[in-house]
Amino acid sequence: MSIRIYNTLSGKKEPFEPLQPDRVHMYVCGITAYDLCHVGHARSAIVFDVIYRYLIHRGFDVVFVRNFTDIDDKIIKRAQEESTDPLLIAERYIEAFYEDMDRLGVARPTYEPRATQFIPEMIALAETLIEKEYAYQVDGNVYFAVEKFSDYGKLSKRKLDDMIAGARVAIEENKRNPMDFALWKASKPDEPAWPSPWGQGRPGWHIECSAMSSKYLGRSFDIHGGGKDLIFPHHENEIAQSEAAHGINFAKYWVHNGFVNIEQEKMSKSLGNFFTIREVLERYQPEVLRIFLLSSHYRSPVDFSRESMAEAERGLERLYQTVGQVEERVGLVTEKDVLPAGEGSEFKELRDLIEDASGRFQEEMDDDFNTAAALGHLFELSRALNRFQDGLSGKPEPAEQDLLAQGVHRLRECAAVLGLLQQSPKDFFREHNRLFLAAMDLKEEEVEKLVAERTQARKDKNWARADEIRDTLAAMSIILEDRPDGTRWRVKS
RNA sequence: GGCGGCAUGGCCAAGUGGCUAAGGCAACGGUCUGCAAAACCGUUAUUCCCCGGUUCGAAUCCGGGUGCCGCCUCCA
Repeated sequence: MSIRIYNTLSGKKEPFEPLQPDRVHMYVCGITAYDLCHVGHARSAIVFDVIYRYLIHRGFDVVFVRNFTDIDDKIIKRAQEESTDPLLIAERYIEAFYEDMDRLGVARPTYEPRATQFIPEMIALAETLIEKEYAYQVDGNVYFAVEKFSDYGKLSKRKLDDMIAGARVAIEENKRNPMDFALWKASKPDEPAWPSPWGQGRPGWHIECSAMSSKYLGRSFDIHGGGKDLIFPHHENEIAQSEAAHGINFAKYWVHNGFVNIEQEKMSKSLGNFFTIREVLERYQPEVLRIFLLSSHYRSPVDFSRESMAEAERGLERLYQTVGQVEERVGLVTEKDVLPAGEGSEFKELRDLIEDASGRFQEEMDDDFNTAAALGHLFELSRALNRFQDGLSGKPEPAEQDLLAQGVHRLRECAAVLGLLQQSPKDFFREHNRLFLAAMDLKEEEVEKLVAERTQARKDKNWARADEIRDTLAAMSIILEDRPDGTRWRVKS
């Protein structure tokens, strides 16, 4: 069984065959650093983080490049508003991006180049395109002539004529064709500028990705990704520039993630209906956002809401609950990889399930990174582990302990590819409680005090008082669990 | 206007020609419990937006319709 990937270019799932066996070169468009990132950015980052992790998990040697756009109109605008330097604005938001990504557990790519570090390469690329007559210069601007590139529109599947007819943007006089796009822009007096053969100026948006990808990954590489909104014009233009300049196919597989919606509408800066990552992390743990986003297929839209996050959170709690129960019973889990032999149908049932778990997980992930289906198998394994524990009477046999330990080990191993179950259950629930108490403006000591009082009441067999306290706590969304070793409390999601 | 996508139980969500339509959340019943919670067991879609067609057989393919969304302007 091999990996299959949906390729935007062909509109189909295709078997994944990298250009070099065992090695994957992938490029994902990163952010324009002019503001804080929102959940939409988080989705893209997490989706490609999972793809990256999974390819490594499958044994590929992966070179992963994700860029920062650190010079562009929006950054300049922001700098002017704050009377500061555009590069400082970019620096600030790149820092913020790193903070957010680290909290979300998004692994660092192999290389994270910035556009301004590749000005000479971009100028060289523009020069090549002019030489090959794919581009022309007007008053210090360089434009790519889309008509010269016969494949223009092959990614977004549109025809040049249709686009011109439907164009909603004012036509720039300098351009020969309204769809032509800038490779190099002459700079205005107060803007950042670099010297070039066409005078002082700065690069256009699209050319940075062409320049940087070829630098790190070669002129032809395996996977190019980004949000669906980048298909046109950004990725279409990258293809045009790169293939026109180099004369060979640019990226082999084009992978695009769907949007995060708010009430069925795309979350975006311009609509103003966005939540920043840090806003969300004030209320929810990073893994909650991850499991929420990974519960749908990466290409489908996903609706972000309080309810859907709470639902995802309860699912994650369920998994942590299982891990916690097992670890309490059998201690910290071993990493032995041999499943124990044992008697009984229940033992065999669980053993088989554990044995198959990784394979099933892999089958789903191989099928265009179907994280939702893969998660389904993790829940099945979780339930099987709970069921097995329920069936135990008294102290488990060594083989049974070992089986449980192996089960949790396997569960966590798969979950790690999704960046889930990375905490100890204790820490997870502690943080969960902390966040919710903070949101409800409650103090942990108050809760502890009531719980202690109830424990005393229970000792005295004063059930009426005990239940009264439990009701009081329930009204504060605090749920109690009386266990052999004492009462625990947690906040209801 | 052009192009693309989506429609599956109360909600979320896998499934793209054929075993009993995954899984999660919610609800209800049971086991457990002082009572609960957690956990487990069971129940909740003879049916996949509607109408036709292809096929021995379709949620899955084709045609038409309805509804929603996205891109075509910066956007993950």
